[in-house]
Amino acid sequence: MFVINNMSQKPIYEQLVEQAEKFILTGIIKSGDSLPSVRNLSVNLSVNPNTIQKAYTDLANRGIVFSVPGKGCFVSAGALDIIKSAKRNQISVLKENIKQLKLIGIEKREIIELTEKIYKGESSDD
Amino acid sequence: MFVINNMSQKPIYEQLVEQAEKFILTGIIKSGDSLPSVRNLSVNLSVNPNTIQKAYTDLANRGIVFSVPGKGCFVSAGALDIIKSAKRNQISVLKENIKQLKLIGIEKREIIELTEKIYKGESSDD
Amino acid sequence: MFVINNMSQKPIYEQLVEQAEKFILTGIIKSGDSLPSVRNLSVNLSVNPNTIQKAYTDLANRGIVFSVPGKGCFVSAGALDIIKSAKRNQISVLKENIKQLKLIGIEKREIIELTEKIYKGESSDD
Amino acid sequence: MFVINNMSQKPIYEQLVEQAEKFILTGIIKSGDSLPSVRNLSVNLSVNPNTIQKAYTDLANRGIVFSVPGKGCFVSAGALDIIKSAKRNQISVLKENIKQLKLIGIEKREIIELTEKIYKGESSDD
DNA sequence: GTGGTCTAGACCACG
DNA sequence: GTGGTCTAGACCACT
Repeated sequence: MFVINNMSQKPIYEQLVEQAEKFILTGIIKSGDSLPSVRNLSVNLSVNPNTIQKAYTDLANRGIVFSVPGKGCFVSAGALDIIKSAKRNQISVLKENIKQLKLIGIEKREIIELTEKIYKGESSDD
Repeated sequence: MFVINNMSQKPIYEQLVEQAEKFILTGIIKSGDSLPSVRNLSVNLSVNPNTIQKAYTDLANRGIVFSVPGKGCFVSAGALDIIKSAKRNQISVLKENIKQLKLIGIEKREIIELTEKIYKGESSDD
Repeated sequence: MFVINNMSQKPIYEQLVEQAEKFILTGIIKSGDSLPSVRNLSVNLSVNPNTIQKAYTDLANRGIVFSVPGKGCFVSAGALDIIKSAKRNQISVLKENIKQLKLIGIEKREIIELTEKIYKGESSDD
Repeated sequence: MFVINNMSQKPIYEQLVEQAEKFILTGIIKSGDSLPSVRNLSVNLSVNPNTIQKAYTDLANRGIVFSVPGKGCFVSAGALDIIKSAKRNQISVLKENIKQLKLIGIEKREIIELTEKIYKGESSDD
């Protein structure tokens, strides 16, 4: 389920957090479902347990998961909403992004076409 | 001219590089123009000279400026083109961005409207 | 492994870069191998960590190595090719060099003999 | 006669020294001839007089020219020999150069052909 | 432990 | 005055 890219610039724990969010967002994991155990995931990904722990802690701090000692780590009820509202600020990133593209002479048309394409097609996973 | 934001997550030297690029992109600084001297900028921004130096070195490594010891740091002839082609990959960033917004339920319409707005209005600086 | 010459005119970080390239070129270090840690090398050579860092950053900027924060600095897959193509321009340096030698009256024969010698013998390190 | 390249990495005074040497080596300037006056050259090249002075001092220190206060700067009798013997160490540079070319896989043949070409043809000025 | 960024202060070569 | 290199020592994020 989880995959990590050691060559990536992104810290591993961040890759894990983002993937968890994506899984929840796309419905692959639902409220109440459990996440893989730290030990288990640690072995499967050949990643230091601390790193997994950090990712889980991060998700827990934001209320997306809650961990029950001795049992595991579960997706909370409001997880989906929390993630969605957290990602709202992506819009300002998009804004900055588009501004830059305008600056280097990218046509408005190109951006709109790209948008249309993404919303139409079933965008394949990266 | 240059402004730095100490609260930003972005390293200072990176902020400087991006601003220099923006100035060149918008024509505020042109080929042949000189950038502020390392020391001068250092005191104006209350930033260590080494940090300024790093920014300038970065720009020089990419061929955007060339620095002449004892004289100063100047915008190279092909600066504009270099920056533009370097920023081309921003499109893939945009793509990823839009995918995420789609995922959290943002309407296509919203994105297109935002695009229209940016391309119409003279977007004020953030 | 690495050695620095404090009397040399060449900056230390440049000496390090060149040695790293040489090690990769001669196969002493291969793709995927890790370079010595910044701190480790720093103490071994009695050189400031920043200086080592600069050398590594330089190599990273050119795609010869990639550094993973918290893990180390590794030789990239295409390192060998990058170095080779970068050194191609050495030919024009050679050209200028030979021109000068011609000017001061060095015989063509001498240069050819030198070339033969280098290509035959396993040239010992300087 | 003298030309300087402001974009060059080489310091101006060094460019001047090298050109003077070249002029003497090729017989354009001979022993006893006078070099342009500091003031004169300074104006013609739009270069700081200090920079010209530094070049001349450098040549004088090496016995290639001698300056007569109030009269000018003249090429000494042994100038040619001094320059030639000074450039002898170019051979070790050449050696290092060829070693590197061997390392990146350049054929011996290529180097020899280049040498032949330079020694045969009247190499045009760079 | 690792790399990355920054500060403070120094020295050098160049113009 | 300019840029370039280096040292010393600090702090941060990541594993």
